[in-house]
Amino acid sequence: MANVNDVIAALSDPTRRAVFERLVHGPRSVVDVAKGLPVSRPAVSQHLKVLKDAGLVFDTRDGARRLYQVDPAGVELAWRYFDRFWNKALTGFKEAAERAQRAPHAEDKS
Amino acid sequence: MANVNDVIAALSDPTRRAVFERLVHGPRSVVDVAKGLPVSRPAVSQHLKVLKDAGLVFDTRDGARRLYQVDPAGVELAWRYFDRFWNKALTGFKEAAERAQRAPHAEDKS
DNA sequence: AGCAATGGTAAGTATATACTTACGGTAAGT
DNA sequence: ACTTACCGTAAGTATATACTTACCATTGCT
Repeated sequence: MANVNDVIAALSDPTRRAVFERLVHGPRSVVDVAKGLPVSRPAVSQHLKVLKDAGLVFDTRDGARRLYQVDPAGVELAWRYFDRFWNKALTGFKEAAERAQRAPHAEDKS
Repeated sequence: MANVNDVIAALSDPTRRAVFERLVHGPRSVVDVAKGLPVSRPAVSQHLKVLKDAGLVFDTRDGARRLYQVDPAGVELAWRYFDRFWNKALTGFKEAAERAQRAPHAEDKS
């Protein structure tokens, strides 16, 4: 479980990505994350569940609180995808440019 | 226009990412992309519009056909986001680990 | 035991969106 | 001019989902 599909889908929602980005600098509690966000605490809990299922965060117990933090492995998954895709896209882009120069059929963007 | 938000949101749908990935190796027409996908051609057109608005693809005219191809700049945008985030997450991760070692309060994952 | 803080979850709702069919418009070939 | 291929868009629908409030369980403190 926790493939690239889930990672990208999890980060597609702006609110959920805001939740995620609030964990960059280290572990934070749910109420702490919810403070400053325009949604309720349960909403944050639900977002954290999605992020957790996607492998982007994990949680530890700290007394009555529960601390969430970023799982670098999940981020690395997405990074790898775009890294690989970026190289492949660049190759396809250059080859297409060379083909177009040898046989200029296609017209301008429109 | 065309920020990271739009890029990630555009690639969050599995079908739309399949459309996108079919353009990696160079320009292809709409009907060509639609072939082999389990959705109709208009659906592909709509997906391509979203991808275009996100800055992930652009199109050129080739007679009656319209060739779509990947815009490497859009991919680079997402790559940069995850690259930057990955480094920040790693830093926060290590700092949290060091804090936990100095003062072991938090318990196991659960 | 009583109380306050934390947070997960259920239920319900409203909006977003991915898909379909139908239609129109343009370009190339006969 | 007619036909064919290509493709964008409008309209409608069904599903997904992000959010709310309400409720309950757990933990720590006095």
